[in-house]
Formats: sequence, structure tokens, C-alpha cells
Amino acid sequence: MGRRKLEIKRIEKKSSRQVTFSKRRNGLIEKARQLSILCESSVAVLVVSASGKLYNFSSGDNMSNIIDRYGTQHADQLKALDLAKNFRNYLPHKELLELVQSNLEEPNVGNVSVDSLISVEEQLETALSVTRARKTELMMELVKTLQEKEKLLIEENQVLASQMGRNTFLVTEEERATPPESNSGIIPPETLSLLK
Amino acid sequence: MGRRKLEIKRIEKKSSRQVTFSKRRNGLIEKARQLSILCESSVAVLVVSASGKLYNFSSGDNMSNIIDRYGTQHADQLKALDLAKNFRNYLPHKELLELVQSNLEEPNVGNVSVDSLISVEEQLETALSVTRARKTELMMELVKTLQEKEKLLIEENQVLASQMGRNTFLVTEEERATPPESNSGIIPPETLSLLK
DNA sequence: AACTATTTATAAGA
DNA sequence: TTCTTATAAATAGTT
Repeated sequence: MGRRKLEIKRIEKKSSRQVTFSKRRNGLIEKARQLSILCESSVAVLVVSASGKLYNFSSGDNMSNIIDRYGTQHADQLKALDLAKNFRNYLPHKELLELVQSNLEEPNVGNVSVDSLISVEEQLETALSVTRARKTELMMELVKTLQEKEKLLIEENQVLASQMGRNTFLVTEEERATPPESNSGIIPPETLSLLK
Repeated sequence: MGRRKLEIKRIEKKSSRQVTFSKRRNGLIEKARQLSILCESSVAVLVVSASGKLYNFSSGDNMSNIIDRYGTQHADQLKALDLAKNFRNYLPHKELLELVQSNLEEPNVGNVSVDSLISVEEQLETALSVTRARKTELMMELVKTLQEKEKLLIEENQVLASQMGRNTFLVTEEERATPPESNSGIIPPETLSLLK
């Protein structure tokens, strides 16, 4: 659709290629927008130019959710992205609770009920996953803070002791020899690595 | 481009909407393919119909790479990915993996497969639950140990300081006033209760 | 699924 | 780049 019929193969002339890229990219995104609105669907378009620049568009739903939908059908390929979704735009907990409530109150019939329950299940699993991640994050922060505090106290202790010119300690030399960032022997090394 | 000009708004008639969805979806994907070839770029299109069915297309590069490219430009979402990795590293027990493997390798038919998958699901959930509990237990133990150590060090410091007959500290009085079993202000009370 | 009257997109030119 | 315009291509409504 232009002055001449254009063969679908790489446009050799660089300037033409760039102009066409810009025009057709806009055209593609406009078509995506229209499809989304006309047919109440969600559409995502990602374009990476030859120079590596990314152009993206989404309509009907946000990009993350649309990519997630892809991810759930290609779990093995996209586990990382799939998990990352947990931190994106899902329902706030309050809305989630209301959703569960409404589903428990009106046990619908047939597929409608099953479909909505599948959706609720997915939302709940996401919320659970987010909560778990946050929990671990907070615990790790707490551990780190305590370890730093310990290190500071040990330094203070050593200064005080040296100022007194003697070696009387409540904490034994053996304990002191353990660097504060060590794991106190409670957690096996292979497990500790998982926590980090 | 049709018999009449079409306003870009939801098509009310269901049959028309479905036909248009199919036509325009194909059109969009064809445009994506052309753009990719003409301008040597990578293009991904994801379409989710109102009924939730996913249609996807990619050209120039595979879908995962294109989505990755999107991810790299949204750092806040990728940060979460790092955290998510912590959880992926929990290897289920060897036997469990073998069990899953055998179930994936022989896609049985009918209820037999469903029944065995239900069994596998239950076993996996149990293993997951045990692993999570153990992780939290270990982290809580580590925190407790660190807090006790801190308490001991503070006491030692106080003894040393009083023996020296003066009040020179590296840790401020304010910090010292915080009881070692407190939660350092990092975790809000309502969240802390969830961790226990 | 085809058809086809129209609209829309766009290639080349300015 | 942006606009113009001749033409190709897509597609809405029909069969």
C-alpha cells in the first residue's frame, strides 16, 4: 500500500529502512490498540530495532500481566519472568479478600464458577508468594543488621580491653575468633547459601 | 477499510466481534512479521482474547529474548527477579524429582493420569511446606543467636567500661538502650507476627 | 469461507 | 523529519 508494491524482504537502503521502520512500527501499534478496543482483548507489542532500542505497547491489560499469561503457558522457558510477576500489578490484598469473600458467598454454577475460582486461586497464590518473599527479605535484613551491630560491639569491646591493658572477657576467645559475618554453625553451609 | 467506516469502540454484536478478532489478529501478526523482515528487527505480539486464550507471535528473535529485553528496561521488576531466585533454589528431594520426571515422561490418559498427578501435587506441596518451615526455623534460630550474642557483648562492654571508671563508648547510649530482643525497627509489628 | 466495496496504511516523492 | 498523494493492502459487511 504505497506508490509501489513492496516485496517483503530486508530494505537495503538504510534511510528507507529507518523511515519504514518508524511508520510501520506506529502502524502496528495502532492496529494493536484497535484490536484491543474493538474486541475487548489484551494486546502487547514489543519491537526491538536493529540497533537494540525497544519499543513496547500494551492495551487492555498491562504489559506485565500479558507477559505473565505467556509465561504460564511456557513455564519452563520463562520461570524467571513468571516469578517476577509476583511483584507486579496484582490485586491489592484488600481487593483479593473481597474477591474470595464474594466467591465463597455465591457458589455459582458450571464453568463460570470454576473459571472464577481458577482466577481466585492464581491471585491467592500470587499474594502468598509475595508475602513469603517479603517475609524472607525482612528476616534477611534483620540478620544483617544484627551482624553489623555485633561487629561494632566486638570492635568496641576490643578497644575497651586494650585501653585497660588486660585480657578479661565475658565472651571467650574462641567465640571472639568467629567473624561476625559467619553463620554461628547453626545453618549448614548448603542451606545458608539458599537463604542469601 | 471495509464496507463502512468502523468506529474504534467495542463491537457490540458478538459474532461480528469474534470474526473481527480473528481477522485483525491475523492482520496484526502479518504486519509484525513484515516489519521484522523489512527492517531487520525483532517483533513480538501477544494477544489475549476476552475468553483468556493466548495467541502469540515472534519474529527476528525468540519470544523469551524479546521479553527479556523488555525486562532489562524495567529494573524495578527485575530486582524482584533476584529475590525470586532465592526461592527457585530450593531443590526438592531427589526422589521427588524422579517422581515428577516419570510423570512428565509418560503422559497417561484419562483419570489415571489425573489421579497420579493429584498424588504428586500433594507430595510436592508437603515437601515444599516442610522446606519452608525449616527455612524459617533456621532463620529464626540465627536471629535468636545473634540477639543473645549481642546481649552478651553489651554486658561485657558495660563491665569493661565500669572497670575503667568512665563512659567512653563506640556504640551510643541510645543504641545501647535498645533491648537486644527488640526487632531493631526493621520489621513492622504486624509483619513480625506473621514470621513467628 | 469467499467476496468486494471501501477504508486505511504506507512507499515514494517533495 | 513531516506532509502529500498515488497506490497497495486490509477488512466490514455481505453472500
